[in-house]
Amino acid sequence: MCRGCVAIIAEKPRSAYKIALYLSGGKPEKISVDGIPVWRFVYGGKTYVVVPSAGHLFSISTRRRGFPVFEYMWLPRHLVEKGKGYLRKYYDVFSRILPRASMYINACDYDIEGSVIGYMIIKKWGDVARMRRMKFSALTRSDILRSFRNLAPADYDMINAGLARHELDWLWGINVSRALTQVMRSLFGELVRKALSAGRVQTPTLFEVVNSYIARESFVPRVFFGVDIYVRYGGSEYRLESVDGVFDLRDSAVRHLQSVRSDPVAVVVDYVSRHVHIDPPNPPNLSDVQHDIYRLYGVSPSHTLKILEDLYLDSLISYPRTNSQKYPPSIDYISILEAFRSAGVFSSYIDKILGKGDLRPNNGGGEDPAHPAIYPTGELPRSFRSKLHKAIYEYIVRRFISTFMDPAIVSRSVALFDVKGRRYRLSGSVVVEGSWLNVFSYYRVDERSIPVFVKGSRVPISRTGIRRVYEKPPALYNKSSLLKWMEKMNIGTESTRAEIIDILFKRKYVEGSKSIIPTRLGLLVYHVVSRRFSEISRVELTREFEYILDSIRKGLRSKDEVIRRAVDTLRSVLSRANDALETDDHGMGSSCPICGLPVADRDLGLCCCHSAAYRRVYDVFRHWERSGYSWGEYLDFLAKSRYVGRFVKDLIAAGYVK
DNA sequence: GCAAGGTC
Repeated sequence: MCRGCVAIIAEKPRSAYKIALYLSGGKPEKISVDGIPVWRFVYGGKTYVVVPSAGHLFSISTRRRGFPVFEYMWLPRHLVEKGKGYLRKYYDVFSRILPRASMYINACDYDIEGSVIGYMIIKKWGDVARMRRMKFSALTRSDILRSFRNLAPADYDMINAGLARHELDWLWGINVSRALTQVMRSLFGELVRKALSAGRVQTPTLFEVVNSYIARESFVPRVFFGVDIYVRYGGSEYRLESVDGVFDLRDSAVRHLQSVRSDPVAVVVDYVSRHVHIDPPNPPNLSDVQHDIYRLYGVSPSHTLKILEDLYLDSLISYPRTNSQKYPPSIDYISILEAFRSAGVFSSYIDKILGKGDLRPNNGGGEDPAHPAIYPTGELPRSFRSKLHKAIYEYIVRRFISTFMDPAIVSRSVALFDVKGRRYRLSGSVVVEGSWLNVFSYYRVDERSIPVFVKGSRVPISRTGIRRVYEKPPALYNKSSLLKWMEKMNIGTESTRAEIIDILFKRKYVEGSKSIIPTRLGLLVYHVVSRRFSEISRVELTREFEYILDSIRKGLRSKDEVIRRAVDTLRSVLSRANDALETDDHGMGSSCPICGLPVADRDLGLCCCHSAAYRRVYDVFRHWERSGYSWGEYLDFLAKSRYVGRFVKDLIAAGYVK
């Protein structure tokens, strides 16, 4: 079909089309092979064929069972991974076209994964000696043309960095998972029916969940004292907010209160009212959408991604797995806005946008080398697969339109008072010009108007009071905040984070529909990994990987040497686990008398959860004592406050704290 | 069956 042609390998069908479109000057010939769209065109007298993959077509696999396992090979994914049967067609198409080609251009995304995807395909059916690389940072006409006219030689440093990423993750993940499963079976046989797992990304994430759970459930709040001040003005009463914060000691709060009551007047020291501009939202990346949809509808990040994928495949929105918060002019946002206007969607707002001199989105800081921020294509939906599809699509349309709108204008007023040497504040906000707030209606300004106070005037205090203020317990994670933590730590990628959180649920390491709580199995895995395989529990393992891969990419280290060192480290970690299995001594010691988990604090004879709670109870009492509370009053509070963690309540019930 | 990373 294409003897002697030049084969261009694309990472996915959509980019294959764009590459063919731009290189052909707008008229590539579509030749479908087995239902997979392949594109042909002539350029400078030569025939080119653009063939799409669908991500990785090969993955690492082994025939060996047990651990340690250091022998592996790359095999077609449709043969070795469940649910990947659809990749066979892509595999077959390459097998028919590539052997006849005269040259091979890897035009996958320009990153280490893209280099691996193209390289493995060319290695299988082509000739790597005739392999070239297209280096583009965006799928735009100018970038595609430039990279095509300046074809780079084979990028072996990049390829080797990518191969090393796969191999390191596989070696660590498979070996520690297998070892962990065996150790857990030997310790807690009946609890471990299915295979367990551990990995560079999932295990530090599990540890973060467990650590935050321990912090929450061993929590005891410190107590502070707030003095409430209400003023009466123009027939209404207003509660002032303390600028100087709360009192550490009850005595100081009482003294302040007494002096206020002796002369109940608040003196206005300042009054400012000004217009504040609030910028519209930026173009959203994947996690912006995931967090907002979680906040608005309680939908999990992975479910949101599935729906975005549906909308993408239905041509309603752009590629969703992106980190970019920018709309480049190349996406032709004017035509998209015009499409919505003629369909009568927010027409009057779009009229105003298009009438502006400079039409600019409020771009954010997020960058992505391969894709722009998520936008609606301008194609109009006839129907939706579900109500949620509709809601998420509408969210993207509203966000898209609003990012081109003028800032909203809010009048913000703040009155500052002096009350016996302490500062108090009263503030209000009123929307003056709604602008984008009318379109992106998911965001609201808390409106409240306050009177105008004249500087120097004395306002009568109508009511006062003293109030205990308890320190807030640390929050447990939900799927959205855990995703945020992964982003902050920079572990996982845009497309895998939500999925990896789901793996923790699938393994039954964690549970909960809103807050994520570790299960007993999750806590036991936490203990065993801390004791035996702590290397893989640290976020820093990713940092080390990044550093190593970067030095491979720069040609400073060889892939083989890196893999050899990883194997050496693993060999010693795994042999210790193996020795323990043989002697049946895992060094777990005795069990916590309260919950049965392994003892973490030998002095107290308690697990990590209950020993943390025990120490916190006595530490925090010293704080309460300074405000004159007795041990009895403190215990009373511990028993009934909902701020107090359950590990503390366990200790009271078991008589450890009395 | 175990990872993490691409994408339908």
